[in-house]
Amino acid sequence: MTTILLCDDHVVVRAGLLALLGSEPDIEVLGEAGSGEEAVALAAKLGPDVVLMDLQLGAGIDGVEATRRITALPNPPHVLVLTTYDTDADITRAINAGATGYLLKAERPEDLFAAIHSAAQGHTTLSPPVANRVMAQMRGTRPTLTERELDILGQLARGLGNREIARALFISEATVKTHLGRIYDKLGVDTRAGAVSVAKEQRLLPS
Amino acid sequence: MTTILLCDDHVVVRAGLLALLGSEPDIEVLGEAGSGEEAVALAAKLGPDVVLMDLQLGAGIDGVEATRRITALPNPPHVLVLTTYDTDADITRAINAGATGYLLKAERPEDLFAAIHSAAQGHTTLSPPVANRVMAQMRGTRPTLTERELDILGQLARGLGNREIARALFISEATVKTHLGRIYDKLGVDTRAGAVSVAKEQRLLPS
DNA sequence: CCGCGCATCAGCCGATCGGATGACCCCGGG
DNA sequence: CCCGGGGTCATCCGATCGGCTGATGCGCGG
Repeated sequence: MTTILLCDDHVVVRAGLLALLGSEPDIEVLGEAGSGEEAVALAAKLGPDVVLMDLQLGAGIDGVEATRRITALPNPPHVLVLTTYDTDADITRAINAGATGYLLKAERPEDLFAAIHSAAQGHTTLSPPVANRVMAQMRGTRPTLTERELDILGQLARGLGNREIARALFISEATVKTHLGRIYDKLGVDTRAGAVSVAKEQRLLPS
Repeated sequence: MTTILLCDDHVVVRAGLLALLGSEPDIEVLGEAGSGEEAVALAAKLGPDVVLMDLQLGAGIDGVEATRRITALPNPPHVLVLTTYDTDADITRAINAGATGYLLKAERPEDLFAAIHSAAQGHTTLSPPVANRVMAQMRGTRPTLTERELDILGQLARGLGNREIARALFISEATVKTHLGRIYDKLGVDTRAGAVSVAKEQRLLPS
């Protein structure tokens, strides 16, 4: 028997997961959360084996932050990310935040069940497209940006200036420029517009 | 009684809709499709009152194209778009393709039921955020870029500077800046990076 | 014929960017 | 224990950008 906590801001998705998981005899859904904050609170209170976590959560903290907080709990559950996108940035951020697995919503139900049971035992499961991207990254095909550089890139794509990026990330403008220089270097460009373009094409950023 | 056809590439979403709609006595789900092509075929075969259509369908034709084909059928059903994003481009494309309504997945179930019944009678229903965007669009700003502006945008995405863009398109630097200003205006940004980002997301540029 | 959208061009100016250089701190591994 | 990577910060400066105002020419439709 594996106990589960659901976290997704969409009612239909939660209902879908409930319906799917309800048909599995050895899976029990302890509760559901519509926001990251709620998920953290319920994870602490209910103590499930696995948390199924969406990354896009609308208002409040996002799935990555929720994952970070949940895995920081005493005796934490395993977090299985279940989302729509296989963007590099999302994948690395989720894994760095402590996620045990990364599944796409398009996955077949049987694979979802299998992944949940694997996750309950701490085993990592990645959807095939995700696994491919991770592999490609291993082979050094594409430039590997650090966590922080991806943060900068994200703000950059919002069209923010250096000062605004600095304020958004609580660092100095000088540091932003340092990171930007390295990003340009890794992406082989020398302007912000070029960086955004390459990042979108390499799927380093959601699009 | 209103008969429905579901179209979404995500199993969990379909299951969720089935579960939700199953609890409604005067709604009957005739079938479900996991791709746009399948949805068109099933719509022709089953003749539902309403098709619930997601816009992002993974492989094959997208929801907009599926909507276009379904509304081109003889005695066509009403298409109610049910998606995650309220971006201008998606909304206008869906409506131009013949969609009767445009709902967000985050909508409350009761609103979904109401929208389905409205759609069955040909009435339009828009989620509040969508309605707001449509209104804003009515009031003047329409993001239609001219050919030339798209040319500029293309060079911009290559990371070129104004002087380089000018030389690439055989015009003066001043003209480039004029176009850029108008592009910023239309896209609602004020930097080149922001313009590239929006353009890629709105699919104004190849990605 | 006149208005209007589109494309073209000019000059000005403050704000911002990009590059270069050097520095400090923390942490984990050899 | 020292090295290196990642993150942080500072200063300087020339190049570029973005906003502004204004102007010309062209084609199309009322």
